[in-house]
Amino acid sequence: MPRYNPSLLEPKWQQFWDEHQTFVTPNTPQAGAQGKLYVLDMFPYPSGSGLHVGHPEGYTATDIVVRYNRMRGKHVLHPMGWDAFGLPAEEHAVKTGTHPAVTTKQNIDTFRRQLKMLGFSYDWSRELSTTDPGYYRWTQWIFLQLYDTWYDPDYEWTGPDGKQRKGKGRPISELPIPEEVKGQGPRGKGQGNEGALSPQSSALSDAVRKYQDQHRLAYISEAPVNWCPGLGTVLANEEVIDGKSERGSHPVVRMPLKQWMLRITAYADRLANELEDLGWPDSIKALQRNWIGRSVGAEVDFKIASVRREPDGSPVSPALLQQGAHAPRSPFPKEPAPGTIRVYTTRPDTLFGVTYMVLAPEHPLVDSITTPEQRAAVDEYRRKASLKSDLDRTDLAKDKSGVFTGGYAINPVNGEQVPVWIADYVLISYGTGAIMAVPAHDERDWAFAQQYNIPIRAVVANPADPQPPILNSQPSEVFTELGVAINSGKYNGLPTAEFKARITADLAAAGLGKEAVNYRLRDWLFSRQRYWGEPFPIWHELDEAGNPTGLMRADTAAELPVLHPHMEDFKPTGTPEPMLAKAPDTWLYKTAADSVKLKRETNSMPQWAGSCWYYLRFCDNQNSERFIDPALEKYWLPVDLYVGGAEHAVLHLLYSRFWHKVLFDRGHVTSPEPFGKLVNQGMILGEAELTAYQSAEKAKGLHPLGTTSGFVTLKDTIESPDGEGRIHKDTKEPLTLVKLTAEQVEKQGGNLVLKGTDIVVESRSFKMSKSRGNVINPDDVVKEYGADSLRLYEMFMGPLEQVKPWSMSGVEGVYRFLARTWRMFVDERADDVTLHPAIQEITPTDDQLRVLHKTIKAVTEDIEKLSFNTAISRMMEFINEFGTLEPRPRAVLAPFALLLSPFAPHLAEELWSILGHQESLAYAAWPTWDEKYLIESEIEIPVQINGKLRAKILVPAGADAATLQSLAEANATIQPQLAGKQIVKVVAVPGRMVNFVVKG
RNA sequence: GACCGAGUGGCGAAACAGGCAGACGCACGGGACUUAAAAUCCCGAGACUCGAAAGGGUCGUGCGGGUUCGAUUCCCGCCUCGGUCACCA
Repeated sequence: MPRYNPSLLEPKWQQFWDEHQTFVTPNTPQAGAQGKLYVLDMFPYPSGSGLHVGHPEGYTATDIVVRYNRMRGKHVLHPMGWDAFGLPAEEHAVKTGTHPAVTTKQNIDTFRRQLKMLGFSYDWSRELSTTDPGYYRWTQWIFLQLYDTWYDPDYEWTGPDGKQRKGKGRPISELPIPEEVKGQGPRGKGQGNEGALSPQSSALSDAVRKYQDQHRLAYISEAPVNWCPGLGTVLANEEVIDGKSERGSHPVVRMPLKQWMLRITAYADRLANELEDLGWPDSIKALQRNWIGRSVGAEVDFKIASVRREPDGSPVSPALLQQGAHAPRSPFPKEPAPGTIRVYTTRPDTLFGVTYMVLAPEHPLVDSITTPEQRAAVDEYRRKASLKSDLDRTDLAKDKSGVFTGGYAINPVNGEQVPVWIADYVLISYGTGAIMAVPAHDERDWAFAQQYNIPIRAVVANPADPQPPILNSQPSEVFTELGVAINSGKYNGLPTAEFKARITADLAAAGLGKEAVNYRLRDWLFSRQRYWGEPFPIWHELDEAGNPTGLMRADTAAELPVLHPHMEDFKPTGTPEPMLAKAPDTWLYKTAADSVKLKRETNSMPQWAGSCWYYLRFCDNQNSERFIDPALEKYWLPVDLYVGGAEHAVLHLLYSRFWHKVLFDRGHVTSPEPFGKLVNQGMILGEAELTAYQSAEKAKGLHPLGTTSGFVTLKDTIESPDGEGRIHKDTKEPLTLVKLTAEQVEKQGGNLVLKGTDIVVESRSFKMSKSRGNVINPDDVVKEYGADSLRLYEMFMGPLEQVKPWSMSGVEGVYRFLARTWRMFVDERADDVTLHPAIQEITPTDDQLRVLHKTIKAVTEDIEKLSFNTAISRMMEFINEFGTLEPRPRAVLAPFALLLSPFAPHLAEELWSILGHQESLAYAAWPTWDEKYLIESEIEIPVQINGKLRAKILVPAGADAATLQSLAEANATIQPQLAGKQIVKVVAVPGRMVNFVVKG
């Protein structure tokens, strides 16, 4: 009684593949290989809860692609590994004392078991985990590369890809040292900076070393950061969602702290521009470009007024710009002169409309500009602002706040004195931390000016406005579009774009401003205060008293990896002090050969670090000499197909590209980009839920089906104002949700209704979540239907990129298809697994060959397009054709087993062996189709009258337009309909259709 | 608010160099097999409507326009849902 039994079949083949090392890929291509193909899944974080059905979606897609390509002769690299550092294992350690490494190993074992259970054809010999010392040794090494690199924006060069570029990451030893720095101070006490990457720095003075430190791609800065007391660590901006931590939703506060930063902004332009040629979805490219947020504008200096003069309508100071036109002044200084507020604006054309200025509360000039009368108010505002988390700031968005400093600054274009305020709607971290406010042409400034009764002056006229603007009038609404200049002196009448260019040039000539570029992207906050991350390979020099001198030394490459210290207690310190500061002294301190005392860096790297370069290590995961053999990098990179969730659109994908470009600039990799083609799989939602809405009042004590009273049809409900649930359209009464089962509803007209009523109910799917209880566990699905069914269903649900709801009965459907396939090949009534007697060595008919070749063609082309759902449909059609046919030509069935194999590999292998093959089909030749079998002698085409379908006719496949027309005219249904009508036009497209355009 | 994506039967979807809307699957209905059920096999099916039936008709791809012999597909304007970013000067 050999029925289709995946629970016997699947483990058998998984074991076979393991034992025969079927998918182990040597780095040298097999004889006759058709080129390389590197297909990669975004590697998972091995969480304690195991695999989610979302994981196998992308993994099955890539597995199909690689199995198909192996059969086409490609040399395929398809590895899997673990992004295993991170907070959950450490949180668990805090609670239980279990070392994070132990938890991590258990979780990895679960994930590996689950992935093997699904029959993915990974080369497991290349498995790696970011937590392996043999791996993070090289993560630390790459960090040292970043530490040893400065970015030269003007350097022109041609990379190994043959492209010319401007801007390059160069060794810190090549950083030009300004004379004034060179001349500063004696040589430092530090003799030997052991950093092998820049050994020459040992002979450098402290001043030079500090200058270098300021220019490295990895640097320490003291800046306000997102401190999360709940997690005991700081978080990157990207890890903070609505003022709470992305993980765990703990509150986050801002405080200044010394932190490692990576200078990703230096690469902002290249990261944005080089997106161009990538085979990525446009939406992801757009997301990255938005994230980088490049803007071009101007920096302008406003001198702080030393004496306040009451405005009487005339300029109170000479307009500097006018002077400048006559006498060229010194060039725009690199740093603003003392007593000068430098602002960044993208609208220098609105300079004549400035009616106040705003400094960020943290701006260094606030202290000096604040007048004694305003001091108390300003200090209070700054204190409050410093305590505000981002959430509070966002809440304030509706209601702008700020305080007048009492100081004034002079507008360089017209000499006017304008009041200087502080307000937290201006961020210290963007531009110069100060703005010129033009309320007439900026939404935020408009709101602020309204709030504090600050004058508003229009300087841009809307060209679409039929009313000519009245000079100096208070505008009634904000106008932020481009237009034509008014109230702007000699610039009046200029269109915005032209004005911008002119005034930027004029300001530059006068030394008052210059063009400037800014990015929304900030430098990457790269340190965390936790245990379970890569330790930094950095030492801090200490003075005699044991205090840090501010100078650092790097470990040499030979000293890597820097291992974690042994610790018993994983509790965070509860303060911003990193928990590694509690490490034993033997780990924390050492004395250098030159007898300088050193203390180890106690921060650790963020989780993103390890995932930034794992795709490189897979090519050469055992190499103990280098992070990757250059020849292997050249051979395998870039990744040809990268599949993962869209949630990594900006973070992981931007960070990896950044690291890759640094490695590229430093000559360690030859490809400028890591990932060629990128595909994001869509989220899988929970099973659709049926909901009826019941009037809360009347609902009491009533069973959903016991009565219809109180139920409200869907059309009479609207979403409640708070977004939670629904209310009655008319009475506004809140309604109770009643969950229904499929048996309780029926279809009626175009709706689903409560059985026996006309009450329309709602059918919707929701994100899978523990709280909703709609999570599907792959283990359960495999137990019941087998891995092949799970794989097939995940692909059959719909297009890969699309969001789609889970449906257990859908799994049942593909299971039935696999069982029918089984019965097509196997005689279920025999005692043993034997080929079905209906399968015979007979010559297939032309029709049978056409079905086969059509199927081969469709499946092949659909796999190439990653259109797996339609490929499966075509195979189902094949089964519908041949499933119960007797006799069944073996020559038609055998290729079908191969077509099925990328999708349902276990079943296909079994069928292949039943067909008499001894070897795995993993490397069997993929079937090919022959166009000659596809030709049909007769085709059916539609006949339309005035574009409406009236009949279908059978015509010879090659019939020309005239033949089509006469055949159509002769048709029994068409003929009477054309009789007595005037035929205005006939459209006959050979092979497609005929359309008669008639009158009368 | 900005950007991106999507709206097609009861449900998941398919078809778009413009040419038979709804392939394939689920759920559903009918039949065969069976003592019975499950499994399996065969058949049916967008909605409305005319007809005893065979077979017709009308309407149908979120809504309103447009281009075209012909629009799910192209253009313009909206609506709804989902995702992402949200004071970036």
